[in-house]
Amino acid sequence: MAKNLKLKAARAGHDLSQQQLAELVGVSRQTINAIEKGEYNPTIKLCRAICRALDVTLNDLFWEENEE
Amino acid sequence: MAKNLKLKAARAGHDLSQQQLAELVGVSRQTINAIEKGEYNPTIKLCRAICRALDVTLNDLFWEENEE
DNA sequence: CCGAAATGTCAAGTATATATTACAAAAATA
DNA sequence: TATTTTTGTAATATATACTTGACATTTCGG
Repeated sequence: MAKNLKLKAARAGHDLSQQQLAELVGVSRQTINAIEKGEYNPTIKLCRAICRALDVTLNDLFWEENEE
Repeated sequence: MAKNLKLKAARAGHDLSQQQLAELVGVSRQTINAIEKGEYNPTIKLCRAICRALDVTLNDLFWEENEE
């Protein structure tokens, strides 16, 4: 999987550390880290929680127009 | 989790059975069934594959503007 | 009505998302 | 520079997404 730089950027835009975002959405810091690094494949529920915390939608952070 | 009626509708709109959609996205029929029934929480990767197969985006099928 | 296709559902197994603990390295800040 | 905060990463453990196989029920075309 590819790095999620959009997530990283949106988080930075809200001035949140991985730790703080993790607390907001109720997962561990390592989980946020792994998602940003593209090391895994979160569930839709977690994606939604992240998007709500950052005031964006799924398409903003998790959709690529052209991907295989 | 709530039933995913938008998915059911989009699938119907493409005249695909659960089985056919499952084959298109590479999962079992039971998995598609469970997602439509709201019995679990698919991964973002599977959500993307489903959206591509049905020519819609994540927001179309997996985003709710106002949710808990 | 009859048969086939589609859907719902259950049980047992496998793969993987996520947690926890811990430590090192990098980046920010005093 | 010294100190703190943030990030990267690894190992072990647990919860759950997903599979396979099987059967019952519903839906739909002949």
